[in-house]
Amino acid sequence: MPTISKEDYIKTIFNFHNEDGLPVTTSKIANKLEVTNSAISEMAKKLAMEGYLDYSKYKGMNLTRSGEKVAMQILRRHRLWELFLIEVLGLSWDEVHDEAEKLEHSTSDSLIDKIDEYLGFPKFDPHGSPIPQRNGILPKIPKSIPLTDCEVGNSYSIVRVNDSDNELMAYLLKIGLVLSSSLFLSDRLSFDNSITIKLADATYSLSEKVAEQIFVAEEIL
Amino acid sequence: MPTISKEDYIKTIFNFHNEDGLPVTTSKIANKLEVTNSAISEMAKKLAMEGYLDYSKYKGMNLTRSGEKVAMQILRRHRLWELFLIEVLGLSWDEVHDEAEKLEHSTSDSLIDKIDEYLGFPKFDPHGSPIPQRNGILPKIPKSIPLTDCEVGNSYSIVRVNDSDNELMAYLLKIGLVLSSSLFLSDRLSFDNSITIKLADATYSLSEKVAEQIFVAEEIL
DNA sequence: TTATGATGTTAAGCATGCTTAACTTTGTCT
DNA sequence: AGACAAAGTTAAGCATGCTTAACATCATAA
Repeated sequence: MPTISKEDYIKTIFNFHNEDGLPVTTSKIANKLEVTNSAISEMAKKLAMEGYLDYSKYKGMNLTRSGEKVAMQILRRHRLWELFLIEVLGLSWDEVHDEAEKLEHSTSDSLIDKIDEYLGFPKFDPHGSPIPQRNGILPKIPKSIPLTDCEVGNSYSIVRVNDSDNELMAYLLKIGLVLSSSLFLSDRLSFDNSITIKLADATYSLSEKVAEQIFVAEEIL
Repeated sequence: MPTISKEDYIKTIFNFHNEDGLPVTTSKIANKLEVTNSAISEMAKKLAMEGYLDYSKYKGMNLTRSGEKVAMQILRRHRLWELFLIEVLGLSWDEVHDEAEKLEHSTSDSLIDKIDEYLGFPKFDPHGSPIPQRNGILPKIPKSIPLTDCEVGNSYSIVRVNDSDNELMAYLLKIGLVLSSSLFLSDRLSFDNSITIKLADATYSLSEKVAEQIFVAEEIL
């Protein structure tokens, strides 16, 4: 059993790898976990020794099969807890991430299976991310593209939002940018790649950084 | 905020003090937490410095007001989780203790308040122990006596069971010794203070150690 | 192609929370 | 009282996971 720290490293590596398929760099993880690069280098060696990582100096990290298995367990716990907290206990979109972040390290397999059953074996969490099943398999996700890659002048519906930051979630919730809502992409500034969207008759400007977190599908008219 | 370790120390000290009102000894805690006496001595110094304990060498420990406040928080989290796991997720009497033991260290005040509300602000947990309220006040418990102090020839109803050991809980559940069931105390061996009880037409012998964990009220006939 | 800044790694050191081993205090039995 | 065992404490050392500071490698622009 990995420690809480190691679980966090493995989860973070999985998430980054999942974004672009590239080996994950030291700085990315350090930045995310709010520790120094040197902590990452050290831990990378340990995780590699324990068989969770393929790692060669200066070349970044990739999870092994064994590491991926652990990642699936953690994502399963995290995402089921998020859904449970919203559906059953009435927490809001922006509250659940931090709570799940803690609970995911304190939940036995048998408890998480009970929660899964209680929720009716859901396939997606409240942010549209797929929930790994008991067997470790990740449900197929609907085709989606980041808002940064969309064409000005088209309408899209929200399929998934990265739940990395709770302030962002609170903002998106406030303006009504939630799962399955529709938006119209009205403009993009090439200066900073910020975009302008129309959402329920209001207009908002979103930075590139924000737009990157939002995944949409083309609206079927 | 105390660490997980410190929370465990504070909780354990509270529980022992609650049993007999005496200053809690090093060995008792060491035995319960499965660490050596020296670990307890060290931690006692730290907790005293941080204001959670009154402690003078060789004399045992008592919680301060501040320590008691922390103890109430932890007990609240533990007992609400136990009830929630049984009532909502269908875990059994013997499974909940270990799960709650982990969850109690990973639950924010706001989440535990939501759980409290969901359960309708219950006063007692599944083992009959009082659940500290949001303001830190412990509900009054019904008058009860340990089975070790009962008179042979009388009938009693189960009011509370110490949930310290899950094997014990599984056994008690198996023989039907659960909250509010009735038993008849038919014998006590002065040799080892073991007792014989009648429960739903079956007869069982319980060691003194087991009897100490069971609290009853005289049956009103 | 080489200098330079960014990125990554190593080394030394620290806090936490544990261990074992040596030592101290306490309480009890005679 | 005083000796002896049980209980408690201290000291030294270890693993984990972090830090800062020094050093190594990489990537790219002149």
